[in-house]
Amino acid sequence: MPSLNLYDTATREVGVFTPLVKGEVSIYVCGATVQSSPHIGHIRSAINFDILRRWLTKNGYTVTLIRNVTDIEDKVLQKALQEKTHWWELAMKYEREFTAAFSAVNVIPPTYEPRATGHITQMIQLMQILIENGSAYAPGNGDVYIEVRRLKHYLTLSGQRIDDLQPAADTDETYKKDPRDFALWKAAKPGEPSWPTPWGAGRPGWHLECSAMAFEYLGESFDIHGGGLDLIFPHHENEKAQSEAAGYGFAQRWLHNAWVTQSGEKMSKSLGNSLLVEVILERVRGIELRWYLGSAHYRSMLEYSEAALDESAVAFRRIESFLKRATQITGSQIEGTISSEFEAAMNDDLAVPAALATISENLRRGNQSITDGDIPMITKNAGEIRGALQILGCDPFDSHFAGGSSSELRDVMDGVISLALQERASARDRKDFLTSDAIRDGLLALGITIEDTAQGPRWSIMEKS
RNA sequence: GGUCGGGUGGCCGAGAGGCGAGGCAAGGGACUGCAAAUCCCUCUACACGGGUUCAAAUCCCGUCCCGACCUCCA
Repeated sequence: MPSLNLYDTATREVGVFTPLVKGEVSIYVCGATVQSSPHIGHIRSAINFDILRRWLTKNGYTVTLIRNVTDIEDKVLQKALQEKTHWWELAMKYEREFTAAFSAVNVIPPTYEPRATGHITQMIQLMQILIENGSAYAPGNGDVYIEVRRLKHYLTLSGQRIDDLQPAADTDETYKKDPRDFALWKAAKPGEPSWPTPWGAGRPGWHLECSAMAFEYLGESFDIHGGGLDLIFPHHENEKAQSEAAGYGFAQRWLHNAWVTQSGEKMSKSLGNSLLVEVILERVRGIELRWYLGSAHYRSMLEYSEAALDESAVAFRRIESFLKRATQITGSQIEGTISSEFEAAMNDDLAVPAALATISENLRRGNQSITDGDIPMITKNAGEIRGALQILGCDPFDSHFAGGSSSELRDVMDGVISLALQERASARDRKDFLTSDAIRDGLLALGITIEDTAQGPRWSIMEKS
């Protein structure tokens, strides 16, 4: 097959992706800081990387995907104080919410999901290496810092120069050699959780965990490091600095997803314009939310609006409806296949918008084939659509989305509705349209849509909107 | 101040020197008792000013506007 091309934030170019180990791909994605409920931006990030993972898997790679949970961090402690709860209780609560949100949009769980607090030992080992080789220092107050001026390749991801950085306003220069030095480890303050280290009791700085956990599960070097655009600096820059200073090759390629915006502005916890997943899921189904969030290119901003979400959901239902009809007509389960157009689009830096154009084409041809009664063409187009939806994680036949009414209940409903449709048919035969329309309207009031197709009337339950 | 994105038709949204992505909406048509669904047709855009080129939405220079990051963030 033609090879997969991917963008790399470090070079800002799209290039051929070649994994370190043939047939295997190792990915580290920065997951959630579990300090508040997930919004659709978080979910978008997970969906983008899930699509990458599914595409790699489809192409025969064995994928190891590590997505961390940051369960100890300043904000977690702050929020716990506000909510008058234990920090670990708070972290667990939100971790569960994230897990539920990921599941609602059919994100395959990572191969492993390490928590920062479970990897203190690995962090201490990493600090040991960095202090021994002179990249880091412990000034004696319990903190441990990286000395950024001693790093050879600092800031190569974001393309900045140390001297151009605005030093943090709140930086404490009592112990730092340079205001831009960043903390690997933070000394314990009274009342805060802490773990013992050779340099004093404390807790991890934000960046150290990812370096330590990436090394633990993926080794010195791995293929892809992902996360949101806002993590490039400082988080990824600092992770890279630490790991490289320890002598590791670290990430070979960096992928960053863009945001979900509102009125052009990034959705974020601090701006208070977050759209919580649970709220959106009252408006559309999980599969529709996924379709919407996955439809933009991962490096493009996705400007949220209710109208766009609704439009997207309607478009998805059209596709879904075609697949269901195709299954009924062909009388067999549709097998997902990959068209060469879809493959080309996905191989071009996961060009989902171009891939969606191929689905539109399949849909148009498929519907035409239903009108023509051309079973082989129905099967071909439905197969290519289903194959594409499987990669996008939006396969309506995926058992993950099945839920709801049991097939037994559905059979009963089918029987009952068929009775009503028989009444309607005989009314229509008598040209008693008053009665036939009353039956259709009655069913509609119950949320059941009737469509008269060439193959006879067809009923479906209206999706919530 | 430094760094990085972006501005495309009524709307959304790709593309990145030539061969008009796609979707939605709108209008017209086919089908239909009506409706729904479906199909066909129509609508030709790249912030502004220069430049390079046989050819620019795409490359270069300048300007305007929007957003992001600069140690909390997906």
